[in-house]
Amino acid sequence: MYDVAERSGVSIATVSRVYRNPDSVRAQTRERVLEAARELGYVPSGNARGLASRTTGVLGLCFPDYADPDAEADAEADSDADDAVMLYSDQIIRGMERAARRHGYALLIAASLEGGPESLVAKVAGRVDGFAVLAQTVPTEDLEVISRRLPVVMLAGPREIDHLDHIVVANADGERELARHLIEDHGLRRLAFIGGEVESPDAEARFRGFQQACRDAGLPVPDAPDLRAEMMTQAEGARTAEALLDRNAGLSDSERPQAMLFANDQMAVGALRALERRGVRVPEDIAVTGFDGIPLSRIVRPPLTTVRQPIRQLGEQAVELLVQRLSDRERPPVSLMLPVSLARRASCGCG
Amino acid sequence: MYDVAERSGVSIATVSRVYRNPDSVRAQTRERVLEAARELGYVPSGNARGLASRTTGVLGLCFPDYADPDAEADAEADSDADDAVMLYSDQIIRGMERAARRHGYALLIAASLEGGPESLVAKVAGRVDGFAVLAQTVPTEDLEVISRRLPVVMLAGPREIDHLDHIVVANADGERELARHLIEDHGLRRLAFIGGEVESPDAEARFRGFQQACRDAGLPVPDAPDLRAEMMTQAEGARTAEALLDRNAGLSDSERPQAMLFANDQMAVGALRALERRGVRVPEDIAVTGFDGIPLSRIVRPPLTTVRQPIRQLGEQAVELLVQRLSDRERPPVSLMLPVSLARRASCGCG
DNA sequence: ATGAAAGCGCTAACAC
DNA sequence: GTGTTAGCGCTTTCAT
Repeated sequence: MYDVAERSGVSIATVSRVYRNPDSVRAQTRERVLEAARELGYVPSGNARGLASRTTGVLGLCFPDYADPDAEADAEADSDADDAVMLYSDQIIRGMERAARRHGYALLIAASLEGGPESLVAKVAGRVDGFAVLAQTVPTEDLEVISRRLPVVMLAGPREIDHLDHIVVANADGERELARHLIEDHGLRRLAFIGGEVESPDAEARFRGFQQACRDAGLPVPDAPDLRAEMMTQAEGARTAEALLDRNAGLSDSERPQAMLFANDQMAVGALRALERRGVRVPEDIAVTGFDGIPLSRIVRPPLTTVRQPIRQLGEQAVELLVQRLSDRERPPVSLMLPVSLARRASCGCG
Repeated sequence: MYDVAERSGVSIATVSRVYRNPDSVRAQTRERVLEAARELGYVPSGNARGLASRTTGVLGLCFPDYADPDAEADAEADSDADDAVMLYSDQIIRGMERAARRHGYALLIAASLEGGPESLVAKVAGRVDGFAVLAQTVPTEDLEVISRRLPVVMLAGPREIDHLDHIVVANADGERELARHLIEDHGLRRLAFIGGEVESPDAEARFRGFQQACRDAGLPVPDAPDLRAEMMTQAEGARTAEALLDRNAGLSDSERPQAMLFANDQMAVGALRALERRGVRVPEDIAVTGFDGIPLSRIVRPPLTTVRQPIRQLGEQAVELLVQRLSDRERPPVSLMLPVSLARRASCGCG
């Protein structure tokens, strides 16, 4: 910048103005500066600018490194599938990027990776004006500290820190509607719910929706999932499906569960495969459902009945909240709940 | 940082060390500093750090804002499709993010947006250690200037600036293989190629591959596409398909083209729809092929025979090149060509 | 309309 | 092991 100033015979202040506020500089002077900049290959330092102006024009996103090994394997085996499998995080990124662009921000993304005091978040946090965090990505204590300095919005998780904005999807409502569909529309009465990790607030909320549906229908209300998976992966889905089958081996047809409701799609997909191996037909012998609406859910046979999450919107709303808060730090924290929708497909007997 | 230093009774240099090189500080001192930092809600400024150390730990990606309006419409009409439609850019982002993470970098992404002297690239360029640009996203002159200061890799385009690293996919090879397949395996001899914009190097390279296949097979070699679309969108694909139909209306069956090869999938998909409306059966009456291997190509009926691009790898390789160049500015510019693969599906008569 | 000068928060030599 | 001290390249009053 000093070089540009010297070369064009002005002060660095003027060079600065040319970029920040072009109209405040005489056209002729401006041209001279721009010309010099071009000749010198001048690229303004975002760092210096950020340091001096205390803003970056960048919003951030931290998401977990989580990748289902089975999904990866699918992609390996069928290169065709690779293209189609859009991850949760991909969609959030897309949503955030679009919204950020509308507001003139760029997006900095980083998946969690362990580290010392110099963790992932710290890195991101130091380079953005505000950021979104996917639940279970960042230690709460880190967030606690960081959120004192800049806006943070929590995505798809419980509000771990009460002064943060956060956005969740209607997990309970979705599962309730799903179960209602099975009960009322398909006349099923014996439903098995396969939950996830106890610490997964999403999975727990879905179970509560399931309970609610049972209650609404006058069916017995379980006080815990029939089974819990450790990881919510395809492998665990397959394992739990088989466990359930084994457990019910001795029962008569009129006692056996008529449906397995999994806490997410990954598990349901794994279950579908396990059931096929065991020769159990879906949906004739038993209905299977998931939750999330991942692309894979449409591709498997039979296509999986599930609850679709508005993931793109999650990203878009995150940006809106960040932008709002950036302009008004005092606004009380908000908590958005995004609606979900039922995707009725063949695995429950529809279509 | 000064506050942290004061509160923990050390100098700012020590605070800095705690974060940058923890082992160079006595454990006890370190704890004291960390404690103070926690209490004060200290978040190191990436800007200041970047300014002082002259590196950011961030790599960038600039991609075009391009979104096929028809694809958007699809997503609107069938919310189910939305999830599945993964964009070119999404996959590159994914590839780059993964690779960047492996090397300890975060990723800054931004889609092109018009602006004054303060353009998109400038913003990104000033905040990263190096970045990748998708072809046709950034004015060549801007790149020219910026690439003098930091590593830039050009993606999927011609090497507009000869000292830049760049990566392309094997467009010509792919189209040649595709045409060879139609000619040899399906015995077709009258092929029509529908090209794209003249300025699209990809489309042109594909046409050259087509020519080569004709030459190889001893068929007449056209010196220009049978038709050119302006935009390479679904709408244009539909329009050109109908134009071709009309043009050939007077021909006998033995003169009419037996296949339409489109320069990309979007157009081919649009064509599929137009042909269906006209009552022309695919592949019975005519074969149709695309190029790219977008997810939609699998979903349409009949599934589209196409050439799959290794888009994720494009992103991964981009990061590798950037990292390499960051460690050796003198390395001569490299030019990678990534191999493509044929996806034989129903629209050409396979499967 | 333009210039001068004071930081912005940190890193990296170099002393101690 | 820890402190001192220069900047890093810009923005931003305040003058002129």
